[in-house]
Amino acid sequence: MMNPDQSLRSAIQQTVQHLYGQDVEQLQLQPTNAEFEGSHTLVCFPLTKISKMKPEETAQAIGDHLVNHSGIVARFNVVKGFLNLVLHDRVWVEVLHDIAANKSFGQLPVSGREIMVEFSSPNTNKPLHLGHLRNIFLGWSVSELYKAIGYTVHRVQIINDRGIHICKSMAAWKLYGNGETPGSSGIKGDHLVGKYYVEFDKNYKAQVSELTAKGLSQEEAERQAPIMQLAVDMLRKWEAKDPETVALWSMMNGWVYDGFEATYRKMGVEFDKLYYESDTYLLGKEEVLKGVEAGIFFKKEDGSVWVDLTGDGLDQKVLLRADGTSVYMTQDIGTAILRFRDFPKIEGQVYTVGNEQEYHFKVLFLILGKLGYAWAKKCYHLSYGMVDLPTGKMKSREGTVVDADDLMQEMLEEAEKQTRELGKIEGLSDIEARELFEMIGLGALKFFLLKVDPKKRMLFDPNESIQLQGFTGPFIQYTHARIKAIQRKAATMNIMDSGVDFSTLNSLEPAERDILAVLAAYESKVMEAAQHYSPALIANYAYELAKAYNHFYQTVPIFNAEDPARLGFRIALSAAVADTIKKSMHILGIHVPDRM
RNA sequence: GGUCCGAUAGCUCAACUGGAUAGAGCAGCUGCCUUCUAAGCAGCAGGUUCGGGGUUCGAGUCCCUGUCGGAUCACCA
Repeated sequence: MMNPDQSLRSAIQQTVQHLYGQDVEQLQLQPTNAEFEGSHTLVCFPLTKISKMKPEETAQAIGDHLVNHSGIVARFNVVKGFLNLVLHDRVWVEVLHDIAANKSFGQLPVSGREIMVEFSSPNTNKPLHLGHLRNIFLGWSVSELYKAIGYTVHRVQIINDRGIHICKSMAAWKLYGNGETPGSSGIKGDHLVGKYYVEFDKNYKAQVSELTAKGLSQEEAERQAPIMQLAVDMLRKWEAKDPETVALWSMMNGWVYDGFEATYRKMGVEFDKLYYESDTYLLGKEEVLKGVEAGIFFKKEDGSVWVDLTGDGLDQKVLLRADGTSVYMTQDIGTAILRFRDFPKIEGQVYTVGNEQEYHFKVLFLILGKLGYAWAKKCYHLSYGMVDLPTGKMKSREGTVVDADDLMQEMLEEAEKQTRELGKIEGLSDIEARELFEMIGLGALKFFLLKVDPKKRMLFDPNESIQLQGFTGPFIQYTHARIKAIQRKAATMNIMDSGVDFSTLNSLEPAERDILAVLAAYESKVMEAAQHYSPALIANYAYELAKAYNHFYQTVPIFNAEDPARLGFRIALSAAVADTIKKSMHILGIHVPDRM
């Protein structure tokens, strides 16, 4: 009975079969609008074809039969073709009973299926920013969703540690760094390397304009700028495994990794395995060459290798340059194949990457399919929209990039400020207080970024993100903390000690029914969210649940319940809400406090 | 130019994949702390769902068309 929808569905199917002699697969059952009485509404228009009656008459007939024979429908009302059904209160009591008895409510049984989720995957030349935050929270949450529906999940990222971008930072550091290190400067490693990336850009620009002033063309000047030549030279040396260059590269990459690691720790995010492009691009190259032999790809006169996708409505795409070096696509081919070798049991991969790369992934999956990998069909590009600022797009050149570390710090400080103002840290130790600020600040940030449909471009307004009231993470955390207070009080009164039996209860408050209807929908919501790769559905669900509970909290004084069964029911109901809030927030990667 | 995505209240977002009078939060205005936490609750106000056609019992949702915004179509990653 955990899910009254199911029971109702089959009751309606039996009814339709009995009345009209036909089986109906697709029933349109939806939540009843708040203005009418009932919890479930059957849309009867589609049934008129087999009932051969008007919608109202069909609804009336089905309603009558359900009341007399289903055992779960108490009464009904008909509005136009809509049949609004009211379930017996004992049905709802049973629903709570089942949820309370089921420790793993919301967690589907382990299926033995495995999947890999890639997210974050930053370049190693600058620190993480707001865009990465959406990516990371999304990827994390989607992997939690997969876990919730019974998958074993492998979280990975690809580190873009190879290429000209890192060489730029290296060149600038070599020229202007004076041996500066994270240790000597006190600057976090990723930020330090980012500083030299900016330094590169500054000097590069200066040199280019100096050269164009001397009469060189823009293109020529860009090529001849000494600092660029140094960077290009370093890339060449790196590929030739020049020891000095490789040493500098590992040192600076190491700084960045340490910096990222600190940021991930603060976020509560970790990975099962990291892949490095410097390790996978050679495999990609091999695979491409095999593809040439097999006649899947072709070589042009200059020696470059191409794939022809005109048959798929796309263009020709280069896979290896004339000099034999690999491109972005080549690396991704290698990485994908390597991953399926490392984890033979995974059935597919989810790539959490911005929607500007939709074309790239379309091509990648096509190529993998052409190479004969059946799993190519199970690769999915979890594409998400850009995060805009009120001033428009983030641009590093204009210094409008919102740094991830800074932002998290600000959220934390705001959480602290507001918590102190509300006088909510009484009785907390310093450590507890700090944990609370982190939970709230980070919770607000994660929730803010996850509540929007991933596919959509979204606006990040700093003033709004910092809000802790309304449709926010802290609102939901607060609801959880409230219930915990109720439970503490109940514990001191020994209410639940003997395991109260509330099954005899046969009348409920409307607010209690409303909560149960939301609770009962949790598992199907999780499945839906997983299917759509959309944590936003869970965020909306958690909000709805918290709202339903707060309404109850404010209209029904829990401890005023006259008889023990009713009191026990309300405590159990509260506990089930707290538990479900905790679980859904866990899917979003958000912790909930016991007091705030 | 081709392809793809988007446009819903002043602002930020929902709307169970075609269902009822399109819902929330923020901002604005009214009330409610002597009962379990007011980071809350109740209420008011706010809409030509970008425009125009079509499909049907029924369209924010599907089709056609136009307008506006964005992404992409690199031997960059």
